[in-house]
Amino acid sequence: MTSTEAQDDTAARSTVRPTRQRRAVAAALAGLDDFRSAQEIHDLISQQGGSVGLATVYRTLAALAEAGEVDMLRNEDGEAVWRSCSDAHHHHLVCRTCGATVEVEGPAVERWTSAIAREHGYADLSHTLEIFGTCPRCV
Amino acid sequence: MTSTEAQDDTAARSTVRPTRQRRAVAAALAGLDDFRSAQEIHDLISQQGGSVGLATVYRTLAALAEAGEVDMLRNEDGEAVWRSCSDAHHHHLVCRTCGATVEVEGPAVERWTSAIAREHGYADLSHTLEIFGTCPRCV
DNA sequence: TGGCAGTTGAGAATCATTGTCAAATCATCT
DNA sequence: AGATGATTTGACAATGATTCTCAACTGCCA
Repeated sequence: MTSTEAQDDTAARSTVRPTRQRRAVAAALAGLDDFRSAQEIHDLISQQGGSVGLATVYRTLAALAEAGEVDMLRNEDGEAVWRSCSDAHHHHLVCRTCGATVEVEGPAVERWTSAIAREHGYADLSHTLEIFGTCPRCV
Repeated sequence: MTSTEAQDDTAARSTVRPTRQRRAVAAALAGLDDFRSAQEIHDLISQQGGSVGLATVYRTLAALAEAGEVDMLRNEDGEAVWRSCSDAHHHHLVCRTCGATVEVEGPAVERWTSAIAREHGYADLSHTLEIFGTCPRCV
Protein backbone atom coordinates (compact mmCIF):
# COMPACT_ATOMS: atom_id res chain seq x y z
CA MET A 1 0.00 0.00 0.00
CA THR A 2 0.86 3.65 0.02
CA SER A 3 2.29 3.23 -3.43
CA THR A 4 0.19 3.35 -6.58
CA GLU A 5 -2.79 5.27 -5.32
CA ALA A 6 -2.87 5.82 -9.07
CA GLN A 7 -5.63 6.76 -11.39
CA ASP A 8 -3.53 6.80 -14.51
CA ASP A 9 -4.87 5.09 -17.54
CA THR A 10 -4.73 1.38 -17.24
CA ALA A 11 -4.03 0.29 -13.68
CA ALA A 12 -6.42 2.96 -12.50
CA ARG A 13 -9.90 1.78 -11.48
CA SER A 14 -10.10 2.68 -7.81
CA THR A 15 -10.49 -1.01 -7.05
CA VAL A 16 -12.63 -0.55 -3.97
CA ARG A 17 -16.17 -1.36 -4.96
CA PRO A 18 -19.06 -0.30 -2.75
CA THR A 19 -20.74 -3.67 -2.51
CA ARG A 20 -23.78 -4.70 -0.55
CA GLN A 21 -21.56 -6.23 2.12
CA ARG A 22 -19.38 -3.21 2.51
CA ARG A 23 -22.39 -1.02 2.76
CA ALA A 24 -23.85 -3.26 5.43
CA VAL A 25 -20.72 -2.98 7.55
CA ALA A 26 -20.55 0.76 7.08
CA ALA A 27 -24.22 1.07 8.00
CA ALA A 28 -23.77 -1.02 11.11
CA LEU A 29 -20.89 1.18 12.19
CA ALA A 30 -22.85 4.32 11.44
CA GLY A 31 -25.57 3.17 13.81
CA LEU A 32 -23.15 2.80 16.68
CA ASP A 33 -21.13 5.21 18.69
CA ASP A 34 -19.08 2.82 20.70
CA PHE A 35 -16.32 0.37 19.99
CA ARG A 36 -17.34 -3.12 18.92
CA SER A 37 -15.55 -6.29 17.98
CA ALA A 38 -15.76 -7.82 14.51
CA GLN A 39 -17.94 -10.56 15.93
CA GLU A 40 -20.37 -8.09 17.43
CA ILE A 41 -20.62 -6.15 14.20
CA HIS A 42 -21.14 -9.37 12.34
CA ASP A 43 -23.91 -10.42 14.71
CA LEU A 44 -25.48 -7.00 14.51
CA ILE A 45 -25.72 -7.22 10.75
CA SER A 46 -27.30 -10.66 11.02
CA GLN A 47 -29.85 -9.45 13.54
CA GLN A 48 -30.87 -6.74 11.16
CA GLY A 49 -31.54 -9.34 8.52
CA GLY A 50 -28.32 -8.86 6.62
CA SER A 51 -25.87 -11.57 5.74
CA VAL A 52 -22.17 -10.95 5.47
CA GLY A 53 -19.42 -13.46 6.06
CA LEU A 54 -17.27 -12.89 9.10
CA ALA A 55 -14.14 -12.89 6.99
CA THR A 56 -15.64 -10.15 4.88
CA VAL A 57 -16.46 -8.13 7.97
CA TYR A 58 -12.82 -8.36 8.99
CA ARG A 59 -11.63 -7.45 5.53
CA THR A 60 -13.96 -4.50 5.33
CA LEU A 61 -13.06 -3.21 8.76
CA ALA A 62 -9.40 -3.46 7.91
CA ALA A 63 -9.98 -1.52 4.71
CA LEU A 64 -12.00 1.14 6.46
CA ALA A 65 -9.37 1.49 9.14
CA GLU A 66 -6.73 1.75 6.47
CA ALA A 67 -8.76 4.47 4.82
CA GLY A 68 -9.02 6.29 8.11
CA GLU A 69 -12.78 6.04 8.27
CA VAL A 70 -12.83 3.97 11.41
CA ASP A 71 -10.60 3.66 14.42
CA MET A 72 -9.34 0.35 15.63
CA LEU A 73 -7.93 -0.19 19.04
CA ARG A 74 -7.44 -3.06 21.41
CA ASN A 75 -9.53 -3.31 24.53
CA GLU A 76 -7.99 -4.38 27.79
CA ASP A 77 -8.29 -8.01 26.75
CA GLY A 78 -6.28 -7.42 23.62
CA GLU A 79 -9.26 -7.85 21.35
CA ALA A 80 -9.54 -5.55 18.36
CA VAL A 81 -12.56 -3.27 18.42
CA TRP A 82 -13.73 -0.75 15.83
CA ARG A 83 -15.76 2.40 15.68
CA SER A 84 -16.46 5.01 13.02
CA CYS A 85 -14.54 8.19 13.68
CA SER A 86 -13.82 11.72 12.64
CA ASP A 87 -11.00 12.56 10.29
CA ALA A 88 -8.69 14.38 12.63
CA HIS A 89 -6.14 12.60 14.74
CA HIS A 90 -7.60 11.96 18.16
CA HIS A 91 -7.76 9.59 21.09
CA HIS A 92 -10.52 7.98 23.10
CA LEU A 93 -12.05 7.91 26.50
CA VAL A 94 -13.76 4.54 26.60
CA CYS A 95 -16.17 3.12 29.14
CA ARG A 96 -14.85 -0.19 30.30
CA THR A 97 -18.36 -1.43 30.94
CA CYS A 98 -20.62 -0.27 28.14
CA GLY A 99 -18.12 0.89 25.56
CA ALA A 100 -19.46 4.42 25.42
CA THR A 101 -16.77 6.52 23.81
CA VAL A 102 -15.72 10.14 23.76
CA GLU A 103 -13.25 11.34 21.17
CA VAL A 104 -10.68 13.62 22.69
CA GLU A 105 -7.89 15.69 21.30
CA GLY A 106 -4.68 16.56 23.02
CA PRO A 107 -2.40 18.77 21.01
CA ALA A 108 -0.11 19.03 24.00
CA VAL A 109 0.24 15.27 24.14
CA GLU A 110 1.06 15.09 20.47
CA ARG A 111 3.75 17.67 20.96
CA TRP A 112 5.08 15.90 24.00
CA THR A 113 5.39 12.51 22.32
CA SER A 114 7.18 14.05 19.35
CA ALA A 115 9.57 15.89 21.58
CA ILE A 116 10.37 12.84 23.69
CA ALA A 117 10.92 10.67 20.65
CA ARG A 118 13.09 13.22 18.91
CA GLU A 119 15.09 13.67 22.05
CA HIS A 120 15.98 9.99 21.97
CA GLY A 121 16.57 9.89 18.24
CA TYR A 122 13.57 7.79 17.36
CA ALA A 123 12.05 8.33 13.94
CA ASP A 124 9.00 7.26 12.00
CA LEU A 125 6.73 7.67 14.99
CA SER A 126 3.31 6.50 15.92
CA HIS A 127 1.65 6.25 19.26
CA THR A 128 -1.35 4.87 21.05
CA LEU A 129 -3.17 6.63 23.83
CA GLU A 130 -6.47 5.43 25.16
CA ILE A 131 -8.16 6.22 28.41
CA PHE A 132 -10.38 3.61 30.00
CA GLY A 133 -12.82 4.23 32.81
CA THR A 134 -16.37 3.82 33.95
CA CYS A 135 -18.77 6.30 32.42
CA PRO A 136 -21.31 8.20 34.50
CA ARG A 137 -24.19 6.01 33.34
CA CYS A 138 -22.42 2.87 34.49
CA VAL A 139 -21.82 4.46 37.89
CA MET B 1 -9.06 -13.49 42.26
CA THR B 2 -9.45 -10.12 43.92
CA SER B 3 -11.11 -11.80 46.88
CA THR B 4 -9.14 -13.21 49.77
CA GLU B 5 -5.93 -11.29 49.35
CA ALA B 6 -5.77 -12.08 53.07
CA GLN B 7 -2.77 -12.19 55.29
CA ASP B 8 -4.50 -12.88 58.56
CA ASP B 9 -3.24 -15.68 60.66
CA THR B 10 -3.94 -18.92 58.99
CA ALA B 11 -4.70 -18.28 55.35
CA ALA B 12 -1.78 -15.90 55.35
CA ARG B 13 1.45 -17.29 53.89
CA SER B 14 2.16 -14.94 51.03
CA THR B 15 1.31 -17.83 48.75
CA VAL B 16 3.84 -16.91 46.10
CA ARG B 17 6.67 -19.38 46.31
CA PRO B 18 10.02 -18.54 44.75
CA THR B 19 10.46 -21.67 42.70
CA ARG B 20 13.18 -22.59 40.25
CA GLN B 21 10.87 -21.74 37.37
CA ARG B 22 9.90 -18.36 38.69
CA ARG B 23 13.50 -17.52 39.32
CA ALA B 24 14.38 -18.52 35.78
CA VAL B 25 11.77 -16.21 34.33
CA ALA B 26 12.81 -13.36 36.58
CA ALA B 27 16.44 -13.91 35.65
CA ALA B 28 15.67 -13.94 31.95
CA LEU B 29 13.81 -10.67 32.30
CA ALA B 30 16.62 -9.17 34.33
CA GLY B 31 19.03 -9.87 31.50
CA LEU B 32 16.95 -7.95 29.01
CA ASP B 33 16.07 -4.35 28.56
CA ASP B 34 13.56 -4.61 25.79
CA PHE B 35 10.08 -5.98 25.44
CA ARG B 36 9.77 -9.67 24.59
CA SER B 37 6.93 -12.07 24.00
CA ALA B 38 6.27 -15.04 26.25
CA GLN B 39 7.55 -17.31 23.52
CA GLU B 40 10.80 -15.42 23.25
CA ILE B 41 11.33 -15.50 26.97
CA HIS B 42 10.56 -19.18 26.99
CA ASP B 43 13.06 -19.82 24.20
CA LEU B 44 15.64 -17.70 25.94
CA ILE B 45 15.40 -19.77 29.08
CA SER B 46 15.75 -22.94 27.04
CA GLN B 47 18.82 -21.62 25.25
CA GLN B 48 20.41 -20.95 28.59
CA GLY B 49 19.90 -24.54 29.54
CA GLY B 50 16.84 -24.00 31.67
CA SER B 51 13.55 -25.75 31.29
CA VAL B 52 10.25 -24.12 32.10
CA GLY B 53 6.91 -24.92 30.55
CA LEU B 54 5.41 -22.26 28.35
CA ALA B 55 2.25 -22.21 30.43
CA THR B 56 4.33 -21.51 33.47
CA VAL B 57 6.09 -18.68 31.71
CA TYR B 58 2.72 -17.15 30.99
CA ARG B 59 1.56 -17.67 34.54
CA THR B 60 4.70 -16.17 35.98
CA LEU B 61 4.66 -13.19 33.69
CA ALA B 62 1.05 -12.54 34.57
CA ALA B 63 1.88 -12.72 38.26
CA LEU B 64 4.84 -10.41 37.90
CA ALA B 65 2.78 -7.95 35.93
CA GLU B 66 0.10 -8.12 38.58
CA ALA B 67 2.72 -7.41 41.20
CA GLY B 68 3.94 -4.45 39.20
CA GLU B 69 7.39 -5.85 38.68
CA VAL B 70 7.11 -6.03 34.93
CA ASP B 71 5.25 -4.05 32.32
CA MET B 72 3.08 -5.73 29.76
CA LEU B 73 1.92 -4.05 26.64
CA ARG B 74 0.74 -5.09 23.22
CA ASN B 75 2.91 -4.48 20.21
CA GLU B 76 1.41 -3.25 16.97
CA ASP B 77 0.40 -6.78 16.10
CA GLY B 78 -1.59 -7.15 19.27
CA GLU B 79 0.86 -9.59 20.79
CA ALA B 80 1.58 -9.26 24.49
CA VAL B 81 5.18 -8.39 25.32
CA TRP B 82 6.83 -8.02 28.71
CA ARG B 83 9.78 -6.23 30.22
CA SER B 84 11.04 -5.64 33.75
CA CYS B 85 10.35 -2.10 34.86
CA SER B 86 10.78 0.51 37.51
CA ASP B 87 8.19 1.03 40.18
CA ALA B 88 6.90 4.42 39.22
CA HIS B 89 4.13 4.86 36.73
CA HIS B 90 5.62 5.49 33.32
CA HIS B 91 5.25 4.91 29.60
CA HIS B 92 7.48 3.63 26.85
CA LEU B 93 9.20 4.64 23.71
CA VAL B 94 9.68 1.37 21.87
CA CYS B 95 11.69 0.60 18.76
CA ARG B 96 9.42 -1.09 16.30
CA THR B 97 12.35 -3.00 14.85
CA CYS B 98 14.58 -4.15 17.68
CA GLY B 99 12.41 -3.57 20.71
CA ALA B 100 14.85 -1.21 22.38
CA THR B 101 12.90 0.65 25.02
CA VAL B 102 13.13 3.91 26.85
CA GLU B 103 10.99 4.51 29.89
CA VAL B 104 9.50 7.95 29.88
CA GLU B 105 7.44 9.92 32.30
CA GLY B 106 4.90 12.54 31.48
CA PRO B 107 3.36 14.18 34.49
CA ALA B 108 1.58 16.57 32.18
CA VAL B 109 -0.01 13.72 30.31
CA GLU B 110 -1.17 12.11 33.51
CA ARG B 111 -2.77 15.34 34.56
CA TRP B 112 -4.33 15.79 31.18
CA THR B 113 -5.93 12.36 31.09
CA SER B 114 -7.34 12.81 34.57
CA ALA B 115 -8.75 16.18 33.71
CA ILE B 116 -10.35 14.96 30.49
CA ALA B 117 -11.87 11.94 32.17
CA ARG B 118 -13.19 13.92 35.10
CA GLU B 119 -14.64 16.45 32.74
CA HIS B 120 -16.73 13.72 31.16
CA GLY B 121 -17.64 12.08 34.42
CA TYR B 122 -15.61 8.94 33.94
CA ALA B 123 -14.28 7.24 37.04
CA ASP B 124 -11.97 4.43 37.96
CA LEU B 125 -9.44 5.40 35.33
CA SER B 126 -6.58 3.70 33.63
CA HIS B 127 -4.83 4.53 30.42
CA THR B 128 -2.34 3.24 27.93
CA LEU B 129 0.21 5.37 26.18
CA GLU B 130 3.01 3.91 24.16
CA ILE B 131 5.17 5.52 21.55
CA PHE B 132 6.51 3.40 18.72
CA GLY B 133 9.26 4.39 16.36
CA THR B 134 12.56 3.37 14.86
CA CYS B 135 15.51 3.83 17.18
CA PRO B 136 18.73 5.49 16.05
CA ARG B 137 20.55 2.17 15.78
CA CYS B 138 17.95 0.76 13.42
CA VAL B 139 18.29 3.88 11.26
C1' DT C 1 9.61 -36.81 58.04
C1' DG C 2 4.60 -36.21 56.63
C1' DG C 3 1.05 -33.89 54.67
C1' DC C 4 -0.76 -30.43 51.99
C1' DA C 5 -1.48 -26.15 49.60
C1' DG C 6 0.73 -24.16 45.98
C1' DT C 7 3.03 -25.30 41.39
C1' DT C 8 4.22 -27.33 37.26
C1' DG C 9 3.96 -29.32 32.61
C1' DA C 10 2.15 -31.64 28.58
C1' DG C 11 -1.24 -31.37 25.78
C1' DA C 12 -5.99 -30.27 24.82
C1' DA C 13 -9.11 -26.53 24.23
C1' DT C 14 -10.32 -21.64 23.13
C1' DC C 15 -10.70 -17.90 20.31
C1' DA C 16 -9.61 -14.19 17.42
C1' DT C 17 -7.81 -13.48 13.05
C1' DT C 18 -6.06 -14.77 8.52
C1' DG C 19 -5.47 -17.70 4.44
C1' DT C 20 -7.52 -20.56 0.56
C1' DC C 21 -9.94 -21.05 -3.50
C1' DA C 22 -13.86 -21.90 -6.19
C1' DA C 23 -18.19 -19.57 -7.09
C1' DA C 24 -20.61 -15.24 -7.46
C1' DT C 25 -20.62 -10.21 -8.86
C1' DC C 26 -19.52 -6.17 -11.32
C1' DA C 27 -18.09 -2.76 -14.70
C1' DT C 28 -17.07 -2.25 -19.12
C1' DC C 29 -16.55 -3.24 -23.85
C1' DT C 30 -19.07 -5.10 -28.14
C1' DA D 1 -28.13 -8.10 -24.16
C1' DG D 2 -23.83 -11.00 -23.98
C1' DA D 3 -19.02 -11.85 -23.37
C1' DT D 4 -14.90 -11.02 -20.43
C1' DG D 5 -11.64 -10.24 -16.98
C1' DA D 6 -10.95 -8.26 -12.41
C1' DT D 7 -12.84 -7.96 -7.72
C1' DT D 8 -15.19 -9.78 -4.01
C1' DT D 9 -17.29 -13.11 -1.26
C1' DG D 10 -18.03 -16.99 1.82
C1' DA D 11 -17.48 -21.45 3.85
C1' DC D 12 -14.00 -23.64 6.02
C1' DA D 13 -9.32 -24.76 7.03
C1' DA D 14 -5.22 -23.13 9.19
C1' DT D 15 -2.66 -20.22 12.45
C1' DG D 16 -1.11 -18.68 16.63
C1' DA D 17 -1.38 -16.81 21.02
C1' DT D 18 -3.22 -17.66 25.41
C1' DT D 19 -5.75 -20.40 28.77
C1' DC D 20 -7.47 -24.60 30.84
C1' DT D 21 -7.12 -29.33 32.77
C1' DC D 22 -5.49 -32.39 35.89
C1' DA D 23 -2.36 -35.68 37.52
C1' DA D 24 2.30 -35.56 39.24
C1' DC D 25 5.59 -32.87 41.93
C1' DT D 26 7.62 -29.73 45.50
C1' DG D 27 8.51 -26.26 48.83
C1' DC D 28 7.37 -25.52 53.67
C1' DC D 29 6.09 -25.79 58.24
C1' DA D 30 4.53 -28.73 62.03
